[in-house]
Amino acid sequence: MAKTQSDFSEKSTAKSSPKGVDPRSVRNEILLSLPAKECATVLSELEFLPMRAYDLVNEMGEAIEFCYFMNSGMTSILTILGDGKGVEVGLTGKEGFIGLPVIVGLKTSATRAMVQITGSAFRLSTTKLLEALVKCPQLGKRLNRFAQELAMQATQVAACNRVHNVEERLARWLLMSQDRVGGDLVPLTQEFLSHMLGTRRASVTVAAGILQKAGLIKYARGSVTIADRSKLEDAACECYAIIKRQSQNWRNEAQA
Amino acid sequence: MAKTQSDFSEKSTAKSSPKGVDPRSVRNEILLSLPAKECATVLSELEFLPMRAYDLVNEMGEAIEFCYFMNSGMTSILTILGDGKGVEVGLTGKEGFIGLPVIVGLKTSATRAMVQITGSAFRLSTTKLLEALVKCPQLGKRLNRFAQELAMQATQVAACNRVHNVEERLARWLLMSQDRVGGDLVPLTQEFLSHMLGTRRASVTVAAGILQKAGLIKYARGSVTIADRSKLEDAACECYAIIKRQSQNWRNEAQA
DNA sequence: CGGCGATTGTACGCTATCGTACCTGGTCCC
DNA sequence: GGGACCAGGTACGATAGCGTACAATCGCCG
Repeated sequence: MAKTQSDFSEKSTAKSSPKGVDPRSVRNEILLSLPAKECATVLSELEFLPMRAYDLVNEMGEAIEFCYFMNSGMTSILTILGDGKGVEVGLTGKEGFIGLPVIVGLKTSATRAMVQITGSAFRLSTTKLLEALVKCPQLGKRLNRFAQELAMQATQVAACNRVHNVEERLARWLLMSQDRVGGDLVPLTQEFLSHMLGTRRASVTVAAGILQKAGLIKYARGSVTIADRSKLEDAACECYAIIKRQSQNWRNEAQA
Repeated sequence: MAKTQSDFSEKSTAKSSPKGVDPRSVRNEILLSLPAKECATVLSELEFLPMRAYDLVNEMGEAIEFCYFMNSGMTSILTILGDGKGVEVGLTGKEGFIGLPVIVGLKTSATRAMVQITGSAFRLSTTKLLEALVKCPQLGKRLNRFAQELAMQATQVAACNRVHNVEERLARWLLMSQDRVGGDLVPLTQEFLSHMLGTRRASVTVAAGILQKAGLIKYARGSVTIADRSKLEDAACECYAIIKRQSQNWRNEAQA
């Protein structure tokens, strides 16, 4: 039973260093993949920022002021419907970036982005990002590539939401979270999970109960522990494997 | 009751002109939005191609050989699940492009693209497109922007699939189709519609029956006629309006 | 004109999920 | 130690959609 946010050595850098970032504290995979020169350019503009669970990063339909390179923790991408209900359509950890529309010259976010699991990010203003993009062609490419990866996730989730039941979707969600959190403990209440899955809290309770009885997970007030990962993969719908495989394929195919 | 594919003057150009395209036949909005010089570069490599309903353009997980600028008609983007069932996650007409992953250096398609309504497109090989992108920065920007628009559609559909009923989704789908087809007649069987909505054919029949009794549409073997568009908008879920509004906003925001 | 395939209409029992409500058992704080 | 509160468990009737099957209708082709 590992700790949740296992690695917080980054905290040593600063609480919220004003500008410029120690390269050693960077875990974000987009930043890490950049050529040294571009990376340096971007890092000099970044600002370290803790991200606490339930923080609202972007709101659907509103202007994007800051862009975030996730460094740890996890953020959900949600669509909000008229009655205020949100449905999760994607989620991202340190492989990701929040604020995609701005990289193609758009100003408003089409989704809500909300921190699910406490962690941290590096952020910069939209203006600064646009300036940096002029100087950093590779950064543009990586960001657009990530946009496609997130879109792929959303398309798979769209189908999944249509045809798979709560239990399968819950299992998928837990696996995707674990991949991003890096421990075997996911600190979320069932109430919150129900919003992610777009279902009732009671349905989550039942589904979680089944998974728990089968020994795949353990539920304790406000957190799930994954007890048997491989069986959980069997219990999840195919969507988990499809998303993971396509991500992997794309990572191999990616050229320059 | 207008004809379906109302405008086929493009057919006059050629059946499948070998290379190079008469600018007057271009209806694709991405091509039309390009600066004259870039546009000329791209046009010289394009090949006109009729797109017949049920043509498979890309297959999920397979390599993308050709990229398509849609010129008329309509193409669906689908995710295919293990049992072979497809669920539509987006659709595009002359505003769109098929083959997005290649523009960021990826080779395989994460979705199936299938022609829904007969029309035409301009295509070029992946290699040629990548060459053109080097010379045409604006083209890259427009394509990435379209990628975000399609992703936005998919995220909204993901939520919609989770919470809205067949009748609402059917109405939404018909409206989105009409926007792209440009007549008031959508030539599709209920069987096919059921695949788009990820539901049973029988459910479509019932939902269509309700809409028909209310005078919003008329169903005849293999085609729907939209009889009362504004009432149909009331019958559709909010997702139609949300997608349309966000598209519109982004179109206004788009800078250079 | 008659038959046949394709398309649409309808029915039946079944299941997952819904909305809602109420109860139990931790945990925290005074 | 005793509320207050929050997270989780459970229950109940209602309902939308499922899988399946079969009947009705249309259009086309021989």
